[in-house]
Amino acid sequence: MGECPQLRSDPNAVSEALENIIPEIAKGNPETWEAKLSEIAPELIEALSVKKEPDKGLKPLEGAENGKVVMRFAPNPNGPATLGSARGMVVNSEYVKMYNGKFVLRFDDTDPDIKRPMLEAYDWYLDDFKWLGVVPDQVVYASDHFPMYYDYARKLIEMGKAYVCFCKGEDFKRFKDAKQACPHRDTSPEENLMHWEKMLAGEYEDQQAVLRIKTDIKHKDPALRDWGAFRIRKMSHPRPEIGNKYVVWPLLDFAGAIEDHELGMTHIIRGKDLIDSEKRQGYIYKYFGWKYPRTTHWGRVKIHEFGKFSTSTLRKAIEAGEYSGWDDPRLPTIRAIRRRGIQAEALKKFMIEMGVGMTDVSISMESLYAENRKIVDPIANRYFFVWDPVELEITDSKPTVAKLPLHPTDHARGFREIAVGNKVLVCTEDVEKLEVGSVIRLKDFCNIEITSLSPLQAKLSDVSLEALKKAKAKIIHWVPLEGINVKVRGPEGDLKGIGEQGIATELDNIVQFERFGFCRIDTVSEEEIVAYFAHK
RNA sequence: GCUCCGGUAGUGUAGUCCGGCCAAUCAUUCCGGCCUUUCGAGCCGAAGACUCGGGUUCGAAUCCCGGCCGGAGCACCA
Repeated sequence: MGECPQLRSDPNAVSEALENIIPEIAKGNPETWEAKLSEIAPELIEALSVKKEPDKGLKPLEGAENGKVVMRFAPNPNGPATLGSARGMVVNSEYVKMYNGKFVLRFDDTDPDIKRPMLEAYDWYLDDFKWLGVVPDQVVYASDHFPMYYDYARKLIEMGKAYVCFCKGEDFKRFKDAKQACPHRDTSPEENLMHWEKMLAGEYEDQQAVLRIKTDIKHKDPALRDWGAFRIRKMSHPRPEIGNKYVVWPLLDFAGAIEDHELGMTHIIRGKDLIDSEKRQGYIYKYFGWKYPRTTHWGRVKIHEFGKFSTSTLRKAIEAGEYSGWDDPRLPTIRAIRRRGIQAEALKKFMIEMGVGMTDVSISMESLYAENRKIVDPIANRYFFVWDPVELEITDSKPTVAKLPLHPTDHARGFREIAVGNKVLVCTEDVEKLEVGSVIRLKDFCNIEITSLSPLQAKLSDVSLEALKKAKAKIIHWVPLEGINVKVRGPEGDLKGIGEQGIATELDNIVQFERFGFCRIDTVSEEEIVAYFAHK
């Protein structure tokens, strides 16, 4: 009936007809149904094989016109981008790409105190965007725009829409909660202007005065009543070009409101923690007669493996020496997962798959790993890495060169050649359950039969590989005695072992240590290779 | 306390605006099986969900009301 509106004129008759026909149809089977269908309505046969293909990727942006979309990502660079930031980075930039619009990276860096920007972090954001393959059309620093903010503030004061408030924080809260105007609310614009000039001139102390936007002090939502727009903080800004220039700092809702308008934002997508900003900033937009961008919000993201984290708690832990830095593989920063070899494309898919729902999500890194594995499996060369190594002597073998494929299915990639004497190293856990007489396979090398457990010795076995496989014998990996020290750093901590020499040629590449997992080769030196673990 | 928002398989999503193409999509996870000289990949199969209660309607995941649960805001943080 959805397709044939004319049937709706008499729905009772339709359902009655269905009641009668269904038992009859149920007597048949799929084959007779199909035969019958091709008899009475062959054109519908095709429809049977058409699978419902849901829309992949991001849903269309409401009101978006090709070429006219302007969006931004506006972080405070008080630390590096985290997995949480990645959502904003990916979703916003993808939409801009979708509509051939303009993408702005704006640093909302106007708090020198509680969320003080970190000088290095500005570049880290740029770098992470580069990695994502995103080139912002414009990079903006809110801290460059104090004069503009001051201008608009002055206008609002002149319009009687803003006032300098000298209440102590808790006093103002009391007034506000009681829906009462504080004693400063009705000060004349002239007087406010004077106080404002004094604020700017540094004549008031920290916390002594604040500029408020006049909204509706009786509004039923307390979040909207006369919110603060500027405060005094006699501190320097970490950016040298700003330094000690200013003592009056704009708050987020004010700076953001001005910026979004000045930059011509058409759409804003951000976390729902900022959902009230729209209503607060709406007053400014109304006073100036501006049009507010269309907004979309998403819920909180929690990642199973990392639990709750915030930039400030991470910073403390790093400063306390619990982590090696912001790219420690145990951390949920973009820098860390990059270092582990997670591909930008995998992160993008992961974020896009998550969508922009308002519901809070609790997602597992497994999905990210699954995406990454799909990308990395075909391109990663294979190597052997033996952890917890133990020596195994093959008493009757002669020195030889083993030839192993770099990739299990793509042999065109070539081979690795390993010179082996009559001793190899294997993982202790692989030989623990063996007994004398056990026959196993050294992968891509030879079959052996254990002849002694201590010392661990074996002899070449004449059992064929086929027979061995049939018997489901163990196939283990190994390295020659002449291996390189390898340290794998991962979310679960460090693991040391020996790897084959060829790994040294894979600096910066993602490889698979067989039977272990995918790793990115991070550093190579004479004495040690450091690999970062991505996932199994 | 006041205000706002949300609730589809273990997880994440599609569908909700505009009620019938929904016996509800896709992915991941898990479980079987096949294949493979890796514990990787691939292939086949299976399992698994509309928060609850009312109402409107011929018909509700979809609309309305209420409950329950969860989240956010009420900062001189972003």
